[in-house]
Amino acid sequence: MNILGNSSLLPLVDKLRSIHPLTQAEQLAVGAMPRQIRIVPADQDITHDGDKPTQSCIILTGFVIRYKLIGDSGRRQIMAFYLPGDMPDLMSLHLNILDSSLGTLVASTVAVVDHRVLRGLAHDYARIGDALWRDTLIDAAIGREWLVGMGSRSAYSRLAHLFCELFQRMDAIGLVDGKSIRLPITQNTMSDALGLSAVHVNRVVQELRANGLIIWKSGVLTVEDWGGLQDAGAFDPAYLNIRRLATSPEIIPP
Amino acid sequence: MNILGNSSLLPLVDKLRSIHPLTQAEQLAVGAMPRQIRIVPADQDITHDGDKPTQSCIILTGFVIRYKLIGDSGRRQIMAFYLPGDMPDLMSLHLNILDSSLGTLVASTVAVVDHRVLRGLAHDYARIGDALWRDTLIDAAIGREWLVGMGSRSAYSRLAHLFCELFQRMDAIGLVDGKSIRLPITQNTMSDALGLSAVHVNRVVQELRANGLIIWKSGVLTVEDWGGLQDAGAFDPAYLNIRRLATSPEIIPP
DNA sequence: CGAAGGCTTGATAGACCTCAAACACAGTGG
DNA sequence: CCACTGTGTTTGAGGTCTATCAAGCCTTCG
Repeated sequence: MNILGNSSLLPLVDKLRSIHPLTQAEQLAVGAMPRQIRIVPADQDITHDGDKPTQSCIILTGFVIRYKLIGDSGRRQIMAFYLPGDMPDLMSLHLNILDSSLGTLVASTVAVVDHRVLRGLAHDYARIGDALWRDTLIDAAIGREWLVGMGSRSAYSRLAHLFCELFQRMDAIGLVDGKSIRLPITQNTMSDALGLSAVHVNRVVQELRANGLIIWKSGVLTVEDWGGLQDAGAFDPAYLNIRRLATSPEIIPP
Repeated sequence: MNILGNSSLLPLVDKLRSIHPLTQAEQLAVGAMPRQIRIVPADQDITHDGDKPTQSCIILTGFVIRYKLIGDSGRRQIMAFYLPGDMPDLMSLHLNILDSSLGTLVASTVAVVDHRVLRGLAHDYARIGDALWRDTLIDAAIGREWLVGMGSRSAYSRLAHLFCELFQRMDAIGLVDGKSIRLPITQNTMSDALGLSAVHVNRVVQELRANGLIIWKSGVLTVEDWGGLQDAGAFDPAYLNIRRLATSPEIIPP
């Protein structure tokens, strides 16, 4: 894992291709964006609630959350997980002030790109602009799905659903190993994302295990029964809007 | 209220101006978009979960919800309320398949615009494209705020927060009358939005009333104690990203 | 005036929380 | 190599918030 490899924007290119077709030239243009590389230790903020950023970041490696601290209680609500290739604060391009913070769960490398660069790219290549817009819309769609879960699903179902989502998104970027993914998340973190207590998350995890759906140990999640997990979470991946990637060159309408 | 008045896109122009500066020419271009006008009765769908629309709609008058039916239970989860000037399915411009349905709460008039028209407008006037993108991002920000509420706020607080949000948004489009807004919503509908039972919503409403914060009767919400309501809901309007509208012509940087 | 839908109230049940303590495991230092 | 510490997981007991069920009331409207 050399420095050049670490600074490549390939994860972003792949991500964008997984949601919107791009020509060779457009892929090159995305990959050639001027950027700075930051290596962020675990459990550290990348941007803060209330910031007015002039740049956006791209996760290259690691695991990042969007969250908000809740008043005095010390609790935090996690609103999204971000994986390599994601642009978690792309919204800041048009939303001057951030309404939430971004923080790492594990040591992560991120590329930082000026808004001017992104705007220029979107201007020069309309389809890249469309892909970026679409990316923010998918982020929103995932948020809506979480909202539905919070409002109407049981703890058991919500947890199953979240496992399904993370598994599918990891799969889309090639990070599934057999039936397993690396999931460097504590049950405490999970409880912050699901609006549950850590104790209750623990009990529900044990239930999922007892039902033979998953194994989750030392940072690795293994899905033993995908169908069962999907049923438990009433999971329908349509909302992720993932395209199947063509292995051969794509035909893109003009 | 004549037919011409009903078909004017002024609510949209005002809405876009309230979130992004537009020149006179741009405002005219928005207002001149070719569209069809639909009058939709109460409690009827405008678009359905799973549709692949080729047009987007603009609420001109009325009250619209985004919702999703939950499996078999017959329950529905409401994910957003939309008011005059809002474009609730603007996201379909880049999200080919809808993940939720739009339905009216009262008889509403909507303007329907082809995606080609919107794309053309965004292409010809970059700032209009920005305004539209920004609109979808604010929609997402509101969703995130709901998510935080669902995950971390009590029923009492959530209801207070929702009242605050609706009041502020009505205010932004000039629909506040003194301390009151028209709120043609049943407690049952409220429960679908907050992920609560109708019975519990009723009890919480009574609590808000007893505390002298609101009066809510026959479709009219009166805020008796704005500060108290804001405190009860831990409401901070920043996430709505509303600009104060200049009354005099605006200076817009090029 | 009757019907229908919405609102209100009471009683009971369940999901989930809080507090508290014990256990498991990895990393650290002696 | 082992005690030690800190973090994460697990278990138990009791409590709270909210759901569900069921019935009565009130308002609106034809």
